[in-house]
Amino acid sequence: MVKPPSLRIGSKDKKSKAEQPDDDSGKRSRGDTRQNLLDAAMEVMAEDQSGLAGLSLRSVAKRAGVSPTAFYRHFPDMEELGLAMLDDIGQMLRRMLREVRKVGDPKQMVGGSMLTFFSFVEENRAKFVVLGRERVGGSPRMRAAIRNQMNFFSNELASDIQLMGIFPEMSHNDHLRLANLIINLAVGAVPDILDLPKQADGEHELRITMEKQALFILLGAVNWNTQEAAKDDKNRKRRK
Amino acid sequence: MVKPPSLRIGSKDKKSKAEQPDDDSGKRSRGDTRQNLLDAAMEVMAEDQSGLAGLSLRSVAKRAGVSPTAFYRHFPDMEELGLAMLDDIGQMLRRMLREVRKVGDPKQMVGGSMLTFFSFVEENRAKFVVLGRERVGGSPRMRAAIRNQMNFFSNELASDIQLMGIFPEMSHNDHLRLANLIINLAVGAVPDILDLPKQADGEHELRITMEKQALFILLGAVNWNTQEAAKDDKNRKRRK
DNA sequence: TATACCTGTGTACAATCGTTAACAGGAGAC
DNA sequence: GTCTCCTGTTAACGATTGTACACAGGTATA
Repeated sequence: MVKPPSLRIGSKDKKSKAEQPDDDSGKRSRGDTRQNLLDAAMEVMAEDQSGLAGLSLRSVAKRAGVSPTAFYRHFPDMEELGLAMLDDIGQMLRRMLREVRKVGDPKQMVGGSMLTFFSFVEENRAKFVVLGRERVGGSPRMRAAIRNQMNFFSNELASDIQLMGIFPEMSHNDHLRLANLIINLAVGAVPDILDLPKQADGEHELRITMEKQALFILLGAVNWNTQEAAKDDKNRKRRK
Repeated sequence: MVKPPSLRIGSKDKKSKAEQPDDDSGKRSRGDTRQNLLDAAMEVMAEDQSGLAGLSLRSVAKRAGVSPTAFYRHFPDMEELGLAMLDDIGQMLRRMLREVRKVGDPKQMVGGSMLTFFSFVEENRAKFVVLGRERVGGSPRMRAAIRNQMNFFSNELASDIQLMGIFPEMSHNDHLRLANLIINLAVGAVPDILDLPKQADGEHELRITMEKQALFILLGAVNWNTQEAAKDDKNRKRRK
């Protein structure tokens, strides 16, 4: 019988890749296939359950509608393609950050940010799969790169919160920890969002839970100085 | 040159597996090799960056010191082995839970639980790699099984907290959400713990951060009813 | 003892893998 | 025009993959 071991690649070559007629129009191929390879890699990773390491060069090339050897014209390695994927993902994340920042009103901040976050995850599920998967167990360079992205994110969020002056008596480090905690809440929810049962109202429940959990955190931040300053100091002293 | 594509399997066959000369010494193998296969799979997964899907049957067999075809005597499939691995992991988690529960004193609860959690992650890093990796992007059955484990954990923790009666006016659902948030804090930290720079004091910093983040959450829970009940209701109404 | 079963082995095959080599055509520089 | 990159192709290699098949030895049951 000999089952084709796992990959199940074929059936949609160069499908929706060849549009975008304007843009810079530099050299002949304008990095067309390079981007195609990146997209193909993300698609294959998202629908197979492989992860970057289990990703076959040939399957990516085939999905991109290109011969296997053409791969080497653009990347020396699969890992290098992975790092390039992370750049793509980073752009997406910064776009998301920009979107979230538009929500100026503190009243709707929690709910608003949550909404854009949900839609970003659902619109970029392949990228989030890659992100979540390589964060644990990927190659060391990959993990470091992802950690960088997340730190960048935490810093931005911490600065935002601090500039808003909602928790004026909280130290910068504690602002960082608060931001990190919120980010954690978000990335922790990613697997749940990705697996959301289609068209059931699981999304509604999940969103309520996340909003409430955000409130837990923010409520803790509000009461941080008034009750926790002392305990915080005590902890610090006891520990050092 | 033809580099051996990625796996780098060889060089340590039946290394530390064939000891344990006493024990019961029952039948010929008594499920010995089954467990060997499980352990081998976890080792290979942890040190390669492959994930279950990229895990080769032959490499696992070789690592277990057994012929490739012997694999089929114990598992029909790689996925089935993955699910069996999850059982192992589940046992480990329940052991951890039991350990955490021993910390009866609420004062030291946060720090104490954190300590046992850290040591469990460091002593079972292979299992946590598997867990973190398959939670996103693994096969659907795998993901579902992991979600089950985590739900079980959340429920136990929620019951514990509720029985302690620290937040008497909080609903059961909110207890669940609180527990889930705490679990999230823990699993979110796993990648950081796994990548901790050896013998630098990164662990110290990380632990302080986690303790403070736990305090954020608990402090929010303490002030839940007094300030958030109204806002909670408002949210509920607005949303429905 | 004989019979079945369980669990391991070795061999073999087709598929797929990464990678090398030689080649083709189009773009821009001279 | 020619020359030279750049980017793609096809053909081929050796290695490794999952899996099927036949077989061997130990254990338990009759």
